[in-house]
Amino acid sequence: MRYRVAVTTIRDLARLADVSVATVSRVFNNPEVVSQETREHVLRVAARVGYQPNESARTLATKKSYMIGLIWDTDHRRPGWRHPFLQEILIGLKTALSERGYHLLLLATSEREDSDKDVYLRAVKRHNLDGVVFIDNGTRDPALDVLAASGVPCVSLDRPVSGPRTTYVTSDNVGGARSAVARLHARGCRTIATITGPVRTRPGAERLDGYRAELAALDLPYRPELVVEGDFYLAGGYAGMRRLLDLPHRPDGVFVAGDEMAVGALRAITEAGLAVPEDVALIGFDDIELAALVPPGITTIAQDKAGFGTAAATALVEMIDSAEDEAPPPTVLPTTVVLRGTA
Amino acid sequence: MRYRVAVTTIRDLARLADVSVATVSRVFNNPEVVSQETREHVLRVAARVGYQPNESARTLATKKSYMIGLIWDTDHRRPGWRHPFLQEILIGLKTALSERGYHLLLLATSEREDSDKDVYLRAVKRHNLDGVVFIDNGTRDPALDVLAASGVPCVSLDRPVSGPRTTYVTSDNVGGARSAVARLHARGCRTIATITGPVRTRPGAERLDGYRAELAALDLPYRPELVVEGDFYLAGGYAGMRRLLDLPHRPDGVFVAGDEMAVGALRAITEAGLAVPEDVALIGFDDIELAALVPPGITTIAQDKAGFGTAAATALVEMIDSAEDEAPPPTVLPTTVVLRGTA
DNA sequence: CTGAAAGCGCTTACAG
DNA sequence: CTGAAAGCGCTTACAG
Repeated sequence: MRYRVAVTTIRDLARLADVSVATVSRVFNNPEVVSQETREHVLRVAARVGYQPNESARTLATKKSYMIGLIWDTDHRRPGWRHPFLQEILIGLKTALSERGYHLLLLATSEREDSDKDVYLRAVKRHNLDGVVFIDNGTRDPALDVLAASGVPCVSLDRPVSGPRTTYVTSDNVGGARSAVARLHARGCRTIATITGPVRTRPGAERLDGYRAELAALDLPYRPELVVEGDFYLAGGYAGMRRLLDLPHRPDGVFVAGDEMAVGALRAITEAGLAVPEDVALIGFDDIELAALVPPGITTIAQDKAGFGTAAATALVEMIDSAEDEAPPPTVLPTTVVLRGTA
Repeated sequence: MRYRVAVTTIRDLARLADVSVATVSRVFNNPEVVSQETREHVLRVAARVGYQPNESARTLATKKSYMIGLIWDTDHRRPGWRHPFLQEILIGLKTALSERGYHLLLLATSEREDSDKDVYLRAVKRHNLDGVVFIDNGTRDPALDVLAASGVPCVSLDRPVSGPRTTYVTSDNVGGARSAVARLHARGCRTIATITGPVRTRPGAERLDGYRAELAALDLPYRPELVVEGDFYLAGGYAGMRRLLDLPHRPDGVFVAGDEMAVGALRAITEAGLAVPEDVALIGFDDIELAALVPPGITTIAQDKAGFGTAAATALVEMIDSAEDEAPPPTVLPTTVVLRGTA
């Protein structure tokens, strides 16, 4: 006993209610199978003594823990990595999962070696996790593929993975990027540049695709010098914008593939003595809190942040509850354009 | 069997290694008690078959789960509540806890009723949690007091709680506020105002205390009209600053008790056509990411964000490992002043 | 509708 | 140093 709280076991409760432990168990797991009278009686006694089934014992017996592992690699290979809206995702996940009776276990896997191909799978087995959600950190992690291949229900955020019971949720990056370019064009921009995310990341690559697609749709030429690769951070946006401003024929509109980079880009423009949006219009991506706070407000493509959590929870529970080895199709969340001061 | 992964039990391993299950168990929990030869042999076989002890069974047998509950009430009574640096705290906690062998379980307690005085305690019992960390959300939650009183090891962030095995970690809010006022004074400000946090919150009240203390130390009069209460959000900072600017004798320096409010205050000053820091100097609190990003950069009192996680983990594990009913003293993290453009 | 019993995968006195 | 056995708190066929 580690704390002073009296802990009532199913055996205690059975004795107090004068029934067998099997009956008590049924009252909680299969209520329809026990007579109304005994059921109510047991429930009453249970409430009086504050009975709580021990989840470890339950998990041991059923192989189901009602716990979902959250893989969110905070310091492996990329110490400074920050998710643009982790808090929103966590809230969405936690809420949606708890409505379905699941808890979230933050898997601490920081001190592992690179060669360790099944850290995650091991953790899943050890803790009898029912499923896993994986938050992409932009690095290729072989341990994730091992997990996905294992048949453990698994949903990934912003990073396609394949496996018998694996799916992912992502924003409509292509569509979002297209509407950004379209908006820039509609307000008169004719030389539209982009500062991309790292193109090895999925969102980075897709937003660039969208940029090109919309250019084509608008009959605007694609000019490689108008495309500079950023890093999703402020510094990359700043540096990227500097390069664009140095061009002999500078752009009058820029689609910046992330809001934090957009803040950097904005700063570069201002420092160059140019006006936003008059000289250069700017549209970001994400709609992080910061976007609304930086004057004059960054026009941006908003992602459905809470939607990530809800969609992930739904897909996960669907796979967990299904006997089949089949995964729901990827969820693609729509984006919306939020007009503010920069475009 | 919920997934296709072969799961080796201690029994399987014992058979394969040709020893008893007791010996296998000892190899993992009490290695020094088994002969080197058998130990190495068992370890070798274990590695070959990828043996993983089942944590649920282990918890059932030992009453120790190596899981810490995280109480972070996201939507109870205050839907829009956001922590200024939750992500940093989570990273710090997760890292420090994992070094000590613990995992973090996000307790989902959203759909409870107000009258439910022991949601947390129940969750702790159900899941055999070894301890709990509680992130303050500014509301008084009776369920927390019940938990603290129960004897479950418990550390609270930024909110004093008392109980046999309870402590808390907080920043030196008084000291931080004092150094802010001192800095303002040092750069020449003589009419120093403050925009406080909600004074019913601990950090709000303490930072106001610090403001008053430093005023007194500097022999500056305390003038109630120079104190306006904010809400820790941008809007409160903006509104508070508007009121201060309307004063017949407006302040030349303002200590704003949170960075997000400081951004709002900065905006109000700019809109009024005044210059920062020339007309009004500004110092915030927290050092959130935003503070560095908003031109000209907000001078602020930085909190040791990672320190919260580390200190909480240390205190928690200390209480868990101790047989006594005694809690380590509260941790008060030092603050540092970060000079940027506003003061 | 209900109970007795086996089993989930571990740990830990108790003997030897 | 090692093994046989009881026990942790549940669930779930199997009988009745």
